[in-house]
Amino acid sequence: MDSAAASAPATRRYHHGDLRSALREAAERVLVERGAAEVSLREVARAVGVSHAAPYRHYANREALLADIAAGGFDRLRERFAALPQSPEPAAQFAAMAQAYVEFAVAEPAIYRLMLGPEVRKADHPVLAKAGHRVLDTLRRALVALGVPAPATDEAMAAWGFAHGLAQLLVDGRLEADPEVDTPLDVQRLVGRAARLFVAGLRAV
Amino acid sequence: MDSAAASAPATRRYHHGDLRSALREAAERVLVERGAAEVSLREVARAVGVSHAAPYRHYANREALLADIAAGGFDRLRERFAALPQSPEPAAQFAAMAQAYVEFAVAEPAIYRLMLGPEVRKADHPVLAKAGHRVLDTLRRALVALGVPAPATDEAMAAWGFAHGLAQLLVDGRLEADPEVDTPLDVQRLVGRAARLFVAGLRAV
DNA sequence: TGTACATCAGTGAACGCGCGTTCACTGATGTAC
DNA sequence: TGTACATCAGTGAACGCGCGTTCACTGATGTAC
Repeated sequence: MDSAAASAPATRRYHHGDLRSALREAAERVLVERGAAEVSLREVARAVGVSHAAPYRHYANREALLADIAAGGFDRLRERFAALPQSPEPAAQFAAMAQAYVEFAVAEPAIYRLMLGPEVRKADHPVLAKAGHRVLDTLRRALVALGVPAPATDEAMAAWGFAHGLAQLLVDGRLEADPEVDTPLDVQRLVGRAARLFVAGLRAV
Repeated sequence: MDSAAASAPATRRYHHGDLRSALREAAERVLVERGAAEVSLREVARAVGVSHAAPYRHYANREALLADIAAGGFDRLRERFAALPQSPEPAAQFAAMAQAYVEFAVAEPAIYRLMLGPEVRKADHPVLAKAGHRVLDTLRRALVALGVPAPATDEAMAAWGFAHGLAQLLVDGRLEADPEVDTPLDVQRLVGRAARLFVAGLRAV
C-alpha cells in the first residue's frame, strides 16, 4: 500500500502530495503502451486528475519529463549490473553483463528506446550524457579485467555497439521469425554466443 | 537539368507530372532536417505547391510515404554493398561491408533511423521486412565465405547487431567526444578494429 | 495557542497552432472509334 | 482529323482533434513570532 496521498484519488485535495512522481508514472505508462511520441503533458495531467497546467510546477517542459524517465531507466540498468553475481572468470562476467544489458532492453523496450534514441537530446540533459558515459566506463572496466590494456576505448565502444545493436534489433523486432530457418529465436543463446565470440576476438586480436 | 515539368514551378499546371517523386523528395528533405516526427503530409504538399489533399492520390497515408522513403534507403544501402570491390580475402571483404554499412548510416542518419527504427512498422510494409531479410542474407553469405558453416544465423545476427549498434550509437551521437580520452573519435579505425575483432572471434570460437 | 504572512502548488481561460483524413467536385488527359 | 467519353490527378471546404505553453489567479500549507 502507498501513502493515503498516493492511493486515494477519491479524496481530492488541492495539493496532490507527490504530483511529480505521479506524473512520471503516468507518463511512463503511456510511453510503454504507445511510445514516446504519444506522451503529452496534457494527457498525463488528465490521467493524474490535475489541471493541464499543473505539470509545469514540476517539469520545465515536456522534454524534461521524458528526460526524467530516461534517467530512471539508466538507474534501473545500473541496478541490474550491480545485482549480477561477481564471477571469478572475467569472460563469464562479461557475458553476464551482455545478457543483463539485452534483457533490460527487451524487458523495457520503450524506455530503452527513449534512453538511447534521439527523442531526448542528451546535450540538453547532462544527467543523460553522464549516464551514457557510465555505461562505457562499466564496460571499460570489464574489458580491463579481461586483460585488454587500458584505456580500451575502441574495444569498449565495440562492446557497447555489439550489445546495443542486438538489443535494438530485438526491441524493434528486426530479428524475429526469420522465415528461412525454422529454429525459433533464442535470445539467451544468441547473446551468449555473441558474447563468447566477442571475448574470443578480443583475445585473438 | 530536369524535365520542364519538374524544374519549372513557375509554370503551374493542373497536373504536376511527377507529384509522387516530388512529394517523396520534399518529405526526405524535412526528414533529414528535422526528423521523421516532423514530416507531415500537409507541409510536404505545401512545399511542392499542391493542395493538402493531393498526396492522397499517391500515398494511402502518412506512413506509406515514410515507408517509401525507408525503402529507398535500403536500396541505396544495397547499392553501396554492390559497389564494393570484390576482395579475394573474405576477412577484408567482411570488414569493407561493415565500413560501408556504418558509413551509410553516418552519411544518412535520418534515413537510417527511419529504416531501422520503430517509426514505420515493417509488419505493415512488406517491402521493408524483405529489405531487412536481404541485409541478413548478404551478411550470411559473407560469413559463409569466411568459413562459418551455413546457415550461420546466430552469427549473422551478431554481425548485424555489431554493425547496427555502432551505426546507431554514432548516429545518435552517443560515441562522440569521450572526455576522459583525448584522442578524437576515428570512425574508420573504430569500425575496422571492431570488424577485425569480430572475424578473429568467429575463427576462434 | 493564535495570528499574520510568505510561499508555492494548483486552477482555468486563453493564445495560437498544425495535423490527418474524407468528400463531392472540376479540370486535364488520353484513347477508341 | 475530330469527337465522345472514361479516367484520374488535382482542388478546397469541412470534420474533428489535441497539443505546448503562458498568465493572472486562488486555495492550502507551514512558519515566525
